[in-house]
Amino acid sequence: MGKATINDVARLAGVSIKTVSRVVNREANVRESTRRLVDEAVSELHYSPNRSARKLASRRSYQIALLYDDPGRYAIPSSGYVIKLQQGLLRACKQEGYDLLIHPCDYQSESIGEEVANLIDHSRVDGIAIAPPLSNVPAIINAIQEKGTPFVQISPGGNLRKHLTVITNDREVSAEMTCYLASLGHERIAFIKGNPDHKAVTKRFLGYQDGLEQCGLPFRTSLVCQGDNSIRSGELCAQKMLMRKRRPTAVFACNDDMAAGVLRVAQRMSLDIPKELSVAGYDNIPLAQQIYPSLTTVNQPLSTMAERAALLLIEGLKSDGAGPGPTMIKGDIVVRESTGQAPYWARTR
Amino acid sequence: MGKATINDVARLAGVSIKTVSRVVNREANVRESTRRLVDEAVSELHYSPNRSARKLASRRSYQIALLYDDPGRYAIPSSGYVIKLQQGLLRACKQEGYDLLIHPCDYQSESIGEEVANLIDHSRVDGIAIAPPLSNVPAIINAIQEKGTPFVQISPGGNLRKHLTVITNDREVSAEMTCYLASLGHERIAFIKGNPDHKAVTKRFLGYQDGLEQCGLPFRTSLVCQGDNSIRSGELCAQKMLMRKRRPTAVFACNDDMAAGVLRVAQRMSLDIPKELSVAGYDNIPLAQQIYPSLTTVNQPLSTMAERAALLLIEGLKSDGAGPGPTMIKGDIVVRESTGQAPYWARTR
DNA sequence: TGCATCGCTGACAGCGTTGTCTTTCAACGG
DNA sequence: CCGTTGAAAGACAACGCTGTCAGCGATGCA
Repeated sequence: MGKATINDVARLAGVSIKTVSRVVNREANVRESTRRLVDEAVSELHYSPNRSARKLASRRSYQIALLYDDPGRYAIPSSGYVIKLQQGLLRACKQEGYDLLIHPCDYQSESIGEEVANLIDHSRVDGIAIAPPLSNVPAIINAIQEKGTPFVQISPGGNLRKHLTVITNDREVSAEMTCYLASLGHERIAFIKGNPDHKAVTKRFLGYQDGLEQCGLPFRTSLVCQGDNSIRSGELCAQKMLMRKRRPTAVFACNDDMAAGVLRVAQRMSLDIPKELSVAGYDNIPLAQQIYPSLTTVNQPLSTMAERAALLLIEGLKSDGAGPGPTMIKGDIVVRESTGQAPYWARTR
Repeated sequence: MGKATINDVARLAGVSIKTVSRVVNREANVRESTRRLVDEAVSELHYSPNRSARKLASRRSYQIALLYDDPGRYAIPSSGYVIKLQQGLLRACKQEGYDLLIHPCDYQSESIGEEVANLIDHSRVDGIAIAPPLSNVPAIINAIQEKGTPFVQISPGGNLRKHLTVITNDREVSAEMTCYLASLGHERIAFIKGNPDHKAVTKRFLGYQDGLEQCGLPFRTSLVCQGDNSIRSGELCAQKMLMRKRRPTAVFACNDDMAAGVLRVAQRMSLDIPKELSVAGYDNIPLAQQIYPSLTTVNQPLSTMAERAALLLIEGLKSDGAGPGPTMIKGDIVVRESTGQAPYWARTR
């Protein structure tokens, strides 16, 4: 039961173990008839190669690691994020016959470089996928490069050097969302910026500005507020902005947690959403449809990105080539209950 | 560079590789002086045994699998659950030098037994930790037992045979929560039952009954509603129960999602929480403190349970003994904003 | 016709450990 | 002083696979 070895298969098929190995690994130069013979023996014996032996012989681990910021450190984890990440990677790993080692770590830790180096030494992973906000941490990138381990960055905000990279069109979609709000008649559209450490998030601000310009609305610094990605900071920004005499009629927060914060404040102020205030977020975390009213937001194709990242990584492992440039996976707007027509009294055109 | 092998260590220490192996594996019958010699060589070379070679030679995989219900299948994943689970297991694995393979799967799938069997054959894990609601699925348990793979059940609801098991005191804590509500003056305390498939959850209903009895309140079937663990079902139950002329003044839902559903309905009905209605949940998922008002609930020590489960499993792997009986990890009540004194008009004593 | 080439296959030596068996050696009782 | 014992250490063969290279017949080209 599952203990069949390559020898058993070879014996049954009447070929050498090397030929079995070739068939199993889909190598070239095997006659079609031989291949079939071996395939039959394989399925008859329910043969599946022993990973450890394969690893030992090939000096590869057939494992990739996923490095992500440990959501457990937060009181309020946006854990849907991690799940999606894992799902995407698992899909790719399953397809390619790799194992996934999950490795949560603290992105603010002093010793993170060392930690990563240990991971590489100890687990001997073939490659590493790095999820934001870790994909921007120099200590990590340096540690990995020093070890010479291949890696892929998921949605790194900054300079995309020549590494394997998977990105989204955050800037474009942010512009789109801004225009969508404008198209509902909103003229005073506020924006809540995110944690500057999370580079991916800074692009969204640029997109917001693009959007205003595209729709012919003026950019006003008074409508921009600096948050830090937390619900709490969303609340603080909302308090500041909604207290004003001429308050915005729409708020675009650059993540869903902060948008949820805005919603809470609005509810406490008894503002009707979306009649008196429209709120949009970004990321489409589970919370976005759990809260009331459900949140208009941008769906991050995170799971797809993660899957693609793993595939790129594994592909690169095989071919050892330079790999393609950044791969783009597109996000899209999800309209829910929290956005609607701007109130008539706030419209000038 | 982490590429030092046992041979290098042996050469440096001036002993045979077998002796190095003995020291590294903490086997008996090694002279203290020799041990020190080897230990020095090990740390000088930064030696860490090659997992694959070890696995191959010892015919063990030093891997355990975590089987859990894939939250990605749901539109609204309670993903904090999975994260906590993983954290606990990772902690244990790290400590014991094991790898963790995560394996989400669909607990309603027809072929789940087969899937598990494949996992075992393919990955050759040493042991399996099964998280609810999977820990009750007979097809899974049978498949694993057939393969003879050791396993541990996390919080299985049903009959605890002689397997390794980690449980909580759900029933006791549910009684406690019920009494807590009673102590606030509530006399009509409703209960929303969960998905009958999730056995762990059925105990909570028993606890609710215990609690009523302990506090001298009558049990009324009219105050019990059958949900299915989803937010939606919480909403449906709430609608049913809050429409009545003599509505309950407190609702105890046996998970947080359903409690969140109750909250939503109450908000739409403009009921003041907690002044007019108290709501309590169970599990302390992240959502519980994200929503407004934040939810009084029961903290499931899930992460601790998972950690303990892994330790039991690995311990059992070594000693190959029968293992201890069910291990109990206790939960506790977390009081937040959603519960308060019963309204005076609803009190008879 | 001769010789290089190509497609396909097998023999065999590792990969870095652990298990088993054997050897060594000091301690001890008779 | 010898034989017995048991602790300590080593030799060596697995474990199940892949990499390398050699072999073989068929084909292409001069």
